[in-house]
Amino acid sequence: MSKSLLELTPVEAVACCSPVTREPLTAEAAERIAPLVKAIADPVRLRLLSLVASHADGEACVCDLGDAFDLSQPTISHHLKLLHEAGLLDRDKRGVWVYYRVNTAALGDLATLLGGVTA
Amino acid sequence: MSKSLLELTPVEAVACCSPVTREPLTAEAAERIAPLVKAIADPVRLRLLSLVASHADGEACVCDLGDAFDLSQPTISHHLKLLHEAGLLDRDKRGVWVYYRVNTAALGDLATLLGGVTA
DNA sequence: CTGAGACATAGATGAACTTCGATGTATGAG
DNA sequence: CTCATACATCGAAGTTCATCTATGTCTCAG
Repeated sequence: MSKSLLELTPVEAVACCSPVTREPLTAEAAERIAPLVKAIADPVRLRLLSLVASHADGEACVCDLGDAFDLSQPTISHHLKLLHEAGLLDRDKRGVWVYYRVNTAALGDLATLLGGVTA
Repeated sequence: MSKSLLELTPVEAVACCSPVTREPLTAEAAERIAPLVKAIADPVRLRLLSLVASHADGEACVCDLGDAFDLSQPTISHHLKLLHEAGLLDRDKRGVWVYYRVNTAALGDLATLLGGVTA
């Protein structure tokens, strides 16, 4: 979190904003938030996120994830990259393996933003 | 809510499922949920949702919404249709005007699903 | 009935996205 | 050093998506 305000990640940008239902989103805010939502707007990425989150120790290596899908390894790698770039998954390379972990704060921010009702 | 289990709307399907972070989503669940997320994975639709939600009386007619965007009327109509089909906006035609209202339960379900952390 | 206004639908176009096979990179074993 | 393994990157192919213009439908006023 050593970034200036001008280089906020999507996740950080979301965290600062009011829930969608309270006041109109500015065009700029919507442009920052949409990519984050888009990152989870895919069945494969939803399952990847879910698999990582519910995995033992809260992390999973790519080798564990690929088996659940009928997709090629590069495709899984691609989806993991998108989730990582959105700030929803953290990467940790240990030896030959790469472990992914859910950024729970990011998911929470997103949920809060959408659920102005329940917040 | 007079539908059988086999003709659930996306919104109803979401409402029945566990948060993403608790247990792995099945492929089928992910396929049902993703379209709902995709419906709000666009800056224009995020703003539309936000505009309707924060409008006086909780509803807004199309004529109120179009002015906020630099887009053609059919494009706005298209986005409203997607949000309506996803179950996030309710329609009500009164005379010549069509009023949209946010389905807060649907938004809440979505937020709950994503925010397994905060739920 | 006729015309105008509000909104939806239809078809077309260009951009973005998902997926793949092929290839590249890095780590560790022998 | 050499090779196998784990994962990422790189185009390419097919599909989906956002947007537009043109047109259709519905409602009300006159």
